Amino acid sequence: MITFMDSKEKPQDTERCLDSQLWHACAGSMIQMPPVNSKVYYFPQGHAEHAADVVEFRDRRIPAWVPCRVVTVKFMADVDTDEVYARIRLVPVTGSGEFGSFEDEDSGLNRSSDGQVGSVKPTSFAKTLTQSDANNGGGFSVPRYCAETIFPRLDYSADPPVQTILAKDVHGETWKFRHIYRGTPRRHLLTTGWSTFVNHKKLVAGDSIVFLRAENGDLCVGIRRAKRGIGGGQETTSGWNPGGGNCVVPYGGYSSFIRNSNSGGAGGNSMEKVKVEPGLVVQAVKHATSGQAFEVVFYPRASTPEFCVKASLVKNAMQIRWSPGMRFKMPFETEDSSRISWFMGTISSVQVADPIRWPDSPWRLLQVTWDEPDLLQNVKRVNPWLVELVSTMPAIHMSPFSPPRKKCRPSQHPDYPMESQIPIPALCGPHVHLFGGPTTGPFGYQLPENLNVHHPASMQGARHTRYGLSLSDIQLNSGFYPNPMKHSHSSPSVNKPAQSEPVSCLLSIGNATTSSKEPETPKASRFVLFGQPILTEQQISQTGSVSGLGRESDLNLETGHCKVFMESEDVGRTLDLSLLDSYEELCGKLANMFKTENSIMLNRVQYWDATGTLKRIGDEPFGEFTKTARRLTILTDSTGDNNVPAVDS
Amino acid sequence: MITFMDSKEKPQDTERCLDSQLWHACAGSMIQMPPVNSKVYYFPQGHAEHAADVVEFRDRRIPAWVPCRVVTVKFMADVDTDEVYARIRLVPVTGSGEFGSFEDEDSGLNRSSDGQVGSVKPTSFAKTLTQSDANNGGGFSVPRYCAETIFPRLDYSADPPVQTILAKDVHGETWKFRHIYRGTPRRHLLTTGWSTFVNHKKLVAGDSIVFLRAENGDLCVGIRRAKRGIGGGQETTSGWNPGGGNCVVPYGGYSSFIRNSNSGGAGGNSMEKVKVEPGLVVQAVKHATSGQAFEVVFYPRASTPEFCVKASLVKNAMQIRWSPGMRFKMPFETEDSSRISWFMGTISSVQVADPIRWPDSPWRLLQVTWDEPDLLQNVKRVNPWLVELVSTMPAIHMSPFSPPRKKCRPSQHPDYPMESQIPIPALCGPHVHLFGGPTTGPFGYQLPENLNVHHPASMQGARHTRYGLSLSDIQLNSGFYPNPMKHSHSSPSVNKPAQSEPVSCLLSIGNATTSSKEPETPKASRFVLFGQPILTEQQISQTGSVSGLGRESDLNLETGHCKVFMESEDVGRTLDLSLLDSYEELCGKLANMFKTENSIMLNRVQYWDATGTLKRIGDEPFGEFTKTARRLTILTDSTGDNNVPAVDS
DNA sequence: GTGTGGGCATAATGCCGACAA
DNA sequence: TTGTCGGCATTATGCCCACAC
Repeated sequence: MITFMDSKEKPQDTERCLDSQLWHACAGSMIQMPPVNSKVYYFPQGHAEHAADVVEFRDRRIPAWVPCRVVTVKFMADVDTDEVYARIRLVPVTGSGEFGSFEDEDSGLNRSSDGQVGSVKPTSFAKTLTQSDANNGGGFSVPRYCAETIFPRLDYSADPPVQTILAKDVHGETWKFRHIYRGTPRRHLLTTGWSTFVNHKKLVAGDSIVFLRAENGDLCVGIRRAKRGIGGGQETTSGWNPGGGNCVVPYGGYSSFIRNSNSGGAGGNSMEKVKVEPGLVVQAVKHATSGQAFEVVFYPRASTPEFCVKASLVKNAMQIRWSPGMRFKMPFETEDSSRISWFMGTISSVQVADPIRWPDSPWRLLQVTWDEPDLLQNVKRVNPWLVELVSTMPAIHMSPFSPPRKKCRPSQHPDYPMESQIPIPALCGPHVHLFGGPTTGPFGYQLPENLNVHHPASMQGARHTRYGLSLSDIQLNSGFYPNPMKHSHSSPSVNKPAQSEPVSCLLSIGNATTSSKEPETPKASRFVLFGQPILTEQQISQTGSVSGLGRESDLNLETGHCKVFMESEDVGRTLDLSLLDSYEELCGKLANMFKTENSIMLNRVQYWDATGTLKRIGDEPFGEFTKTARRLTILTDSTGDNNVPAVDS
Repeated sequence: MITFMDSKEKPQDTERCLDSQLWHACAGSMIQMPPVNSKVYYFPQGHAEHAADVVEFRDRRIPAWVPCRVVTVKFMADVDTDEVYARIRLVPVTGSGEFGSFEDEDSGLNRSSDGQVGSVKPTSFAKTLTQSDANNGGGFSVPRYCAETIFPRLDYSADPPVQTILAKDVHGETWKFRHIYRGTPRRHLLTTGWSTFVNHKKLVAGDSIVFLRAENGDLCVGIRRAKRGIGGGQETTSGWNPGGGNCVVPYGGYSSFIRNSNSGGAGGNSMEKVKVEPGLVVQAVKHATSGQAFEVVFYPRASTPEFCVKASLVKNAMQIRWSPGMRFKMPFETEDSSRISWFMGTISSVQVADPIRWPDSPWRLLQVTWDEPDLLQNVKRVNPWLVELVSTMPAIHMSPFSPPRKKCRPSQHPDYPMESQIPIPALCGPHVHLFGGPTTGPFGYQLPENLNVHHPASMQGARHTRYGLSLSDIQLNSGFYPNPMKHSHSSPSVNKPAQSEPVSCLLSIGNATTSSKEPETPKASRFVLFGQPILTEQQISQTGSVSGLGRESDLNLETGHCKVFMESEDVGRTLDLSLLDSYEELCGKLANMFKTENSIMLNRVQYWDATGTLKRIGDEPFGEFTKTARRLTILTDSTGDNNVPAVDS
């Protein structure tokens, strides 16, 4: 037996489960584990992608999905690397009678897997280690926000204020740090104990540390290792796509340690554990198809999507009649995995990914093109339940930047000229639903026929790729993305699609008010993006919610508002734009900062209408520039005009 | 596909092969790799034992052996641990026509796998690290022999004599050490660079370091990690023995780092790489049986016997008509893996190990009992080609200590009273030779019927164990073995079997002459073992060769000589017996020394006949006491009387 | 607000002969 | 011959402030 744990308990499986909140803090905000007892669809295809190597199934008839009930979810962490993973025990839900009820149950509920309904996000804070933090200098510069909201209260009356803080890691081991508030200007530091921690965990600059205050008050500490570059890294081909094999996706491996994990058995290493063994996948599928309970291991930081997906999510997604041309957005973790970015895209075709083995599978059903193709060039196929349609929202897709006619005529899309009206290959033929016939299957979708489908050049040869959940997985070596509008911000209308309306935005940068002090009045100098091609239609996300700060409704959005999208799990380095007044200056500044930074927070983003009047909405939002895209995701409602009442901050 | 490398080249398999001499120095003197192009038998059973976990074969019909030709042998080393392993590429030799020639070829040749015929053993030296060597003190005490024969010549005219030595490790990485000759009294030391090496390689006291002077003059350095104790370690059951499962053999794992390697995929770690993945075994067998070339990985320091065995060896072994009662000796590596010890045993039964799956397999065909059962209690079944018969040598087995009648009536053996004349189970039934019928199979052996077989108590329940090649694998925690003859060396004849003749031996200990200086005249005081039960029949090995010093014929052995068996790869700590003159004193001395030593060299062993006259044979042989057995293996020819001409040293 | 570098106190490392086994 | 110990020189660590950005 190939180390597969079946229903018999293995006595030595005494690994400890860790606090689910710490686990989630380490896993990242993208990860939502299915609750115990909830219904999920288990996708063998996705499980196979999650494996360390290509999985070869012996059986020819493997269902594309297996409806299951979650028996247990164990939150685990790798003993060596602290890498978090989950052990999910599933029991297949069999019988056609149960099937309908299976689909209907549990939709809409939003419990997390620790059983809490709508529990408050615990106070956690992540920081990417700087050179100084990771150096042998031995100190850690604690961002004020972290020290004041996560760490135990410090008695500032002492001189200097010092305390010893204890933090439990994922294994329950306690680490002791000296927390001191000193220096001019005053700042929070961890000194004694820090370098021991860094050495023991083998942290380097770029890795992230997560501090979390658990509900019982305990301070916890987790780590998220940076995804090192792809140079010399492993190449992974899909195997399950008959036409595939030479389309390579860099995934987050620790390439500096990578060596061959071929037949030697000497391959693989302790730093490279974000994959499961192929044999386990085969075994899991065997059990799943024979109705036996089984266990899967899921590494949330592996660059493959979850393969145990909440049933309601899948069901809802498959009730949509997906068709090419549809506009959607999809969340990704930012490269430094501290925040989430939404990317806009268009469905180019709807076809099963592997029509030979899984002709009825919704897995990676959607072939997409991105508004920012450079960044997501390796993400070609996505799961329907991971995207959020935006084009079908009536009030939204009528924005002046995306006239409705474009939805129906995607071939006019400026990025995709009328070159490729290729008929859909025959692969998209009849569906075989293994669990009941086509009418009783859980998914009501039908593959479209005779559609105008975009076939980007890269689709030739039916190549297939994995896709990642994190930007750093997708394009690790992307530099500062060549700016298509470097030329002439003095002639803003040049090279602009006719239907793109000018958009202006003021980024007024001041002091963040996460500090307990009263914020200073921002030096509200203006940086005008007006007319810059960066705000072409493709670069403007058109809807979204402002996470962490409140809901749309709280922000008193009005017609014509532009707002900078933001997601703030922690606070990165701030770029003060107050002294800038040209786009070139901004670019130079950013390029310089991005030598050391992965992302930059634009604090106190403010909104500006076309008249140039300052308007501020909400309380201390953060804008975000990502290194790779130099992208400013703009959320806007879409009635067309930018004339909004001037509101000063 | 489960990471199995088939005939297609994997482009990223760019792992470097290392110098075969360094590889062999690290692998230990027991390991003899089959030469390229030679014929071997591949034993799936043995390969399965070599796996990290129990291997479950899907096929019901797996041949017990597959004749193969060695295509390539790559000498590799683990990137993390420096553990050496070999990648052996085999191509099955199929076709019954070829079969006869396969058997007949290549027997008798003794080429090593690097293609050299009878190449001189390269100068290498192994030392087990002391506490001081491994401590952070930062220095390494270089044994004089090593410094003078392995290291580059040191200029003694300088004061102090210093040089920088460069040593390449198994990966070709060069390490720099400062070699100095200083202190009072003068000694060789490695200082600067040593602690870096120790830290980087994570060496601890008990690990061994191997220095080797390659043929091109380069100095090389390898490591052999100590087999840490069994406490908390993994238990491994055989799986392939239907009745087995609860007989546990400690094998050399780094138990202090061990964790579960169950379904999580998070198990296993970089320090625990002396096993191959079960899936690879399955794949290898699949290829082997379908006639395709395949590759196996062999870890010489794993505690399982080689499963690619030189064809001539197997063939020769299987031409012997094995039967219970036969006496044999078998080599094992000493606990500190610096030398080889031969152990004596008796075949208790001849029966296939797994009659269900491999009814015709010679693998572990011999069930044995040992003269020193305490030490080898877990070694119950051995491969015929690994033992050397001693009872069939006519002049030998007639020794006064082993009268010939005992061979035929082993039940009279003092250790095995007439308790267990159990008939052989039906398992030993007809053989199925998959490769040709019973008459065309490569092995002419027949399983014996109706024999008087010893069934030691431990055999009840048909338990099965692995066996190890190294003493430390077999009984890691054995202390100083209780001495059966502690009582009365003043009454030498007490408790002695009637047929045991007194044997005397003088151990005359002086200065070893590995130094370049002229050896001092040994203080040849005498230690008389005469009449001690330590020399009962079971404790006397009866034949053998003196490795490293010359062959039997070179030693001018004469009738009645006793000689102390020895094998010296390096020089351990010396016990000066010159001041001892009682057995008790020796025992006390040994017990004391064994608190820190694993084995003790008895330098300048000399031979003594029954008259008490000194006789010295050969040039500076070394005697050996092993910690666990307090055993003095005595080789003797066996015409019965000990009256030999007195020859002084 | 926080990253980085230099100064400096302190701790760890590692080289040494002295002993002893 | 070589393992271990205490002494002591040298190096490394890590805490601190000053000064950016």
